[in-house]
Amino acid sequence: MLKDISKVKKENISKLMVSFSDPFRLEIIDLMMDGEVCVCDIMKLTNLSQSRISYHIKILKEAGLISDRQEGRWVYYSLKKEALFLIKEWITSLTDYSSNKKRCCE
Amino acid sequence: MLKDISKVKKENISKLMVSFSDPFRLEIIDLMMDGEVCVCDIMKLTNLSQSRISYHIKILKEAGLISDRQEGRWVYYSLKKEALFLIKEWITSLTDYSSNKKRCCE
DNA sequence: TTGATACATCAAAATATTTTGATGTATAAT
DNA sequence: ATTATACATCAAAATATTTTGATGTATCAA
Repeated sequence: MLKDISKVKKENISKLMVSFSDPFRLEIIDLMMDGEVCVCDIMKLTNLSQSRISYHIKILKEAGLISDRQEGRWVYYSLKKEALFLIKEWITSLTDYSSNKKRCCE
Repeated sequence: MLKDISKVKKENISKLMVSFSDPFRLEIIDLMMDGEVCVCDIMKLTNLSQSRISYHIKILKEAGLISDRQEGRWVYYSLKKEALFLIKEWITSLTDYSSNKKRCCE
């Protein structure tokens, strides 16, 4: 149950879910599934402006979904497995919920 | 990979993710984990106003996350297993991504 | 049939998010 | 030193979401 998950975790989940709630962020996440990407890669592969991409990257980073690695002028971003597993765990707790009760609050 | 999932599915995912992106909706979803709830249950268990709850319920319903069943004056809402599994499937595709490549777009 | 309950819906206001274009900082090449 | 590239950050504008309070509809009980 969600109740088992600590408040901290719940807030993490909430931020991670916000990450997924924007179609452009989903696109960026999609690109990261193939490996590390820099902002310039994303610019080439989508047609989002640089500052727009930076903005969305910031949201993803603050949610703890991605990590960054600088190499000269480039910054490479990639998905953080831990974050993905946290979400998976949460979704699993949802799908495993006991659905046999007819009414919750009698 | 996300690319395997059809555009229709992607749009579903996007809407489902929006469902999860609001803390009050997460609370409502949390309540539904224990079984069916009516708006009046949610009113008792949270202190959200009736119209506010109806608004969020509408979002959840339009995303396909919940189903409703009317019984007299009451409408009971509950989580749809299919939707939960769709999300789980998607998250699994994310966690299973091939992360060994160093760079995506050479 | 009158009144109460459960909920949906609406328009306006409040609030939050996203986009844009400009500017700033660091790195690196000439 | 100067210039170009990669990216972050900022403030303003554009948009979108959420909240509120009022009103509407259906069901039921007296």
